[in-house]
Amino acid sequence: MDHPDIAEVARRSGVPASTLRFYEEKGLIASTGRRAGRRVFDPGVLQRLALIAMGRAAGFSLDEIALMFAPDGRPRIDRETLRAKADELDETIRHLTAMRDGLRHAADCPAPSHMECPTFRRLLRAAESGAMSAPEGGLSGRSAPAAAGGRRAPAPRPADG
Amino acid sequence: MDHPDIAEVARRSGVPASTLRFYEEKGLIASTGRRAGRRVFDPGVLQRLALIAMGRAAGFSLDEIALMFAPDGRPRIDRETLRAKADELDETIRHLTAMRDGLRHAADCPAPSHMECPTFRRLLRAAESGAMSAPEGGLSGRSAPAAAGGRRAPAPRPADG
DNA sequence: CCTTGACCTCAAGTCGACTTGAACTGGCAC
DNA sequence: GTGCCAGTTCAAGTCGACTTGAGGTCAAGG
Repeated sequence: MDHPDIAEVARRSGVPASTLRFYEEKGLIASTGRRAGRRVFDPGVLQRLALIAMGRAAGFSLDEIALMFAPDGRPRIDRETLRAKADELDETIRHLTAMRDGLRHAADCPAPSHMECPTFRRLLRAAESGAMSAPEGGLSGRSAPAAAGGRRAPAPRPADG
Repeated sequence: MDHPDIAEVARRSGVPASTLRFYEEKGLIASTGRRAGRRVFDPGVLQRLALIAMGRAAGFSLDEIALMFAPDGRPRIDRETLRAKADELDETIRHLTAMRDGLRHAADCPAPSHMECPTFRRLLRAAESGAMSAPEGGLSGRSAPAAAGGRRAPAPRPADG
């Protein structure tokens, strides 16, 4: 199969055919032509899909990923971009780690109510101050999209006052 | 101001008035009544909003958060739920950490093209195998919703073959 | 008295990444 | 030769968390 059809690509990559069509429409991948009206792909599309999957996993949007391919189709990934994304991930990891530790403590805390646990309250302040937003991506739970606007909250000392 | 109006709550909490109305409609918060047709809140709504912010930061959906309040309005958070979410965050953190390390290595890798860097290629395999999805929440970049379906990709050894 | 401005309601729009549905085509088996 | 299946196109729907817009109300101020 040196010229897989959409079903073959879907099978090998694990990416649904509908998504492959969508990606093609977006310019993220390309079919080499049609055979009896059906898309024919180059085997290289598999590597490209892997690259796209990696980009998504790293937190890049499809539009950002599209910019990482030269017009000729070869990946051309700016090292600075990678560093910047790594830094972003660092931030995210920091927040999530703090949140995880707080959750775990609260889960084991002997205080009768969470509101009486100092750690929980500290966590509460961190969250309300807008230092975080909403993590997740679909790794375990089914999701929780995100902030679309970029609000972030000024929060001049809400509760407890 | 022991009975703040919506503007006051918005100011103190950093949550836009539109969001407060939305949260009220969703049953996440409640106003104590109306004064000249306008919402009047109890000061306790601020703590409640903090709780909601924390829940969001921990990756809970608004619907999940809604379940964490007893009908009488008091928070009643199951410790098991917290533990489960902490475990989820652990997973997420693990993935993001691997991705971050890979990105950073790739950024500093002396290989002329990323495709020639073994670490980058390893990263690629990890991503394509569907071990990840799409992280982020709005912490630095402006977003990247997530996988809603729960696809995850079988991926029987895509590229490189 | 009339404007202003903050608030109200309700419906619809937004964002990103896809999925789904309807209507159609083309090749193969029977 | 016809029935099916797998593919095609294009438009529209989905999901979550909000935002935005239109049109209306109301108390205060000039």
